[in-house]
Amino acid sequence: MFSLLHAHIEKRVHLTDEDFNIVAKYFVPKTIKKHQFLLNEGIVCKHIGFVNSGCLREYTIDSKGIEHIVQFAIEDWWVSDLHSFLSGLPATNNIDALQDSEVLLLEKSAREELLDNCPKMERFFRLLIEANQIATRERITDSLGASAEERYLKFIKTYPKLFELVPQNQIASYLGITPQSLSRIRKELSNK
Amino acid sequence: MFSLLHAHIEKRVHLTDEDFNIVAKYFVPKTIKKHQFLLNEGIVCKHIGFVNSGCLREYTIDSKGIEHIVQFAIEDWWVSDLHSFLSGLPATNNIDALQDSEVLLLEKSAREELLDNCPKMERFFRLLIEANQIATRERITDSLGASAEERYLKFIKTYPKLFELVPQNQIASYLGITPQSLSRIRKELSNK
DNA sequence: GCTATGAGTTAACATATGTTAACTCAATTT
DNA sequence: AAATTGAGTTAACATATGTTAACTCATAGC
Repeated sequence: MFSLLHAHIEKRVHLTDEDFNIVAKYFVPKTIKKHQFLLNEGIVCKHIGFVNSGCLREYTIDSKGIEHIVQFAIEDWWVSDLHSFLSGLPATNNIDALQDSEVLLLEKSAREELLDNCPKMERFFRLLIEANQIATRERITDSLGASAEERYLKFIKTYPKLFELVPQNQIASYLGITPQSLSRIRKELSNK
Repeated sequence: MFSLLHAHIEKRVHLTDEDFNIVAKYFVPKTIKKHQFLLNEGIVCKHIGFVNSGCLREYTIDSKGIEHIVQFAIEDWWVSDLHSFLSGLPATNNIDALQDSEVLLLEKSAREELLDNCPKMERFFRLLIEANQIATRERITDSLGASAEERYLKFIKTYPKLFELVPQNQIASYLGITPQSLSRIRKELSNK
């Protein structure tokens, strides 16, 4: 149940088994069936979730009613509406499961206690979010300078597992294009 | 020289004057004249810089040779190629000054020492990058769901000071459009 | 004082992506 | 088995933004 999380944390900071037993107590397992929601916009996001298995997506709905996927999350990733979680404001994003999933939830005050009592976890979260920030920045760079076709090819290369797992219309949404455009791009690529 | 930095850190964690005197020793002031570079792509980014005054920009050059501004930095902001700084790989971004600027540089090993010796600074940097991550995420959301016009209006509202300070062609680059397109958008807005 | 340079504007035309709608196909439901 | 649903494709047409090029204007250098 917690072995993936242990290994995940261990990649960044070393915890003794004893340390980790304390850490693990702060997490609450939850299963989410396909199409079920972990978060709805308008609700304050009270947890961050470590994904043990399955696949979830975080998405917004824009002024025209169109969904845009901000982030996928498969095993070994975290999921939440970070803005809502940190600010305590209502979420603007939704999170639901694309597959039956299992997550380990860390509640806000539990995390704060953990951060106060365990400097290694303070460091862990700093390192985690630094890595996240780098990935997010790179996505900005791509959205500024790369065509939809380039972004699609990069997605396949960067996230081969998601490419296998996730329907194309969801990938299109993540890339910021319509499913029809992605279909056209795939056709053009197959003609090359 | 260090009063802005002190106030900046104090917004997130409390440091005694004694604490801060130690912290301040790790920073090295540097002035950068307009058009001078703080970082060139291909070079490993060895510092992060806290901006005391002036204005800098971090930008990439894409495969067509077009510049894209990843980030502006005015006083009270930080500037670096975070990916290069954290990974030790050559920078893919450039940083130069749009105005005569003064920055306080924190070298990588100096930061590590600071993080090891001062848990408050570990926390400070976690909080800083969390706030950064939220802003970066919001920019992704906008690039997925908002038109160039909407992004421009939001830029003005979010960064009124940058809007005053920075030439329009630079704002266009930040928004991911050409200066001509921004000029057209401004004309359409003035006709409304 | 003249010239060169850079920022900004405008307009004609080009292109990538969006929109609408029709269709196929496989999977699920009845 | 028939009907329904959702993912994916295709095509005609629409639109936002890019491209090229010419022009104005203010500023900085010579």
